[in-house]
Amino acid sequence: MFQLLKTEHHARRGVLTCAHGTAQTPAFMNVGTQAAIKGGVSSHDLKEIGCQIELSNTYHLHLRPGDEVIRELGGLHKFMDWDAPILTDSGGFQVFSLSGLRKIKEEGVTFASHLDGRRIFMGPEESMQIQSNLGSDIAMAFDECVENPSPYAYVKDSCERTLRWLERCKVEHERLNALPGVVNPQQMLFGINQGGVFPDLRVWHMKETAKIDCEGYAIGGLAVGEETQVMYDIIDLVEPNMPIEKPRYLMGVGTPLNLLECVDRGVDLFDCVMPARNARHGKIYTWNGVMNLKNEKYKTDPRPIDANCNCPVCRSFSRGYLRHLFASGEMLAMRLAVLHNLYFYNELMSRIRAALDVGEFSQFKAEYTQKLAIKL
RNA sequence: GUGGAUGUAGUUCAGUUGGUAGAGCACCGGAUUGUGGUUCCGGUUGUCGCGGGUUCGAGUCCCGUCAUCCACC
Repeated sequence: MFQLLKTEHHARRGVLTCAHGTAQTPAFMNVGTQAAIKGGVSSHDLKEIGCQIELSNTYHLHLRPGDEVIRELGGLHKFMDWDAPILTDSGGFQVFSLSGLRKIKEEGVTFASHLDGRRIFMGPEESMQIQSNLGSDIAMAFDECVENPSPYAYVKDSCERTLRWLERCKVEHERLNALPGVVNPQQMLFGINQGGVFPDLRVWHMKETAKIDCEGYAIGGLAVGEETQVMYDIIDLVEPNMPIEKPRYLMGVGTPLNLLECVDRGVDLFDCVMPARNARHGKIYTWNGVMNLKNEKYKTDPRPIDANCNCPVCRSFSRGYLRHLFASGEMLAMRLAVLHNLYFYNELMSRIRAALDVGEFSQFKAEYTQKLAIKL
């Protein structure tokens, strides 16, 4: 269930209520693809760094350890000891991004596992079954994510098929939720908008997708090769066609600046690997700009990453120490950097919500659009 | 003391019949958008042990010398 509390232009302040609690929106979902945040961060750490909702992946968990295994162990929440909301991605994106060999048909996709190359078939019903076994709070529809740019004719066929897949997801999802002994009978389903970079396809597809009753809607297939401005333009076109009373999720986005711009365009939920991946490589976000912690200039720097940050890392460790950990290849380097960057993203969203609460989002956006772009 | 081997980038080493030096790693910088943590891109680095000689030209040939290592006395 989603409650819209307040709006400022297109920007929205809301509350998303799931079987495992609520998330204040706009929110950034912290990505734990394989039921773990990469870099040695646990679900307990997520609590400490302000994460409200976690994201895991259907495709990865299906391959290993297997969704049946997780069901047997009581579902994903129990499996990773996380009692707050979880969203599971459907596997559609991984079919597109991870497997070289894939064959797309009306029934679904046959592709080679990235682990051992064995052939796997996944369609709408399989994805729904896996996500049901995982017991996530929000299941994503099984879609096809097309890279940008792709030919118009292909994108048209693809998003028509994604629409038919959504109808099948909806039917299967309702059937599974009603079965006795299902892990999470209150699991929600979000539909996904596609259409590449073609305005008419995007708008048509969104209108058709909205006709299928889902508990939320996502915009997918962006930040996959197109210019950032093209992404913004497409969101501007699609957003007016999204149901006002349902949460909107922009999949796989983005940088702190992207978040500000897209909140301003009416998006409620985000997820992105960027803060964690960048952290692992030493690229760190601060309230004064972005820094590369591996740079030599931090070798003898006694200051914390960000004096204005209250994360567990900034409260205790110096830049010089963290740089040393990176230079030495210590696991702790990644862990601490990931904790900081995710805390930063969660805190950024928290401040965005606070600004929305008092009707000052546009000022907030203007101020931080400048600050966050600085390279330290 | 005698015989032999080796001295080239921070490091391990290449360097073809002599044409004023290269590679891996390291180091420095950049990239990364519904995550294959080991990826990709770019950059810096040298009195070629030292001193002479031959040559238009020497890391490469000759002489001397120093250092290190090995074997033998």
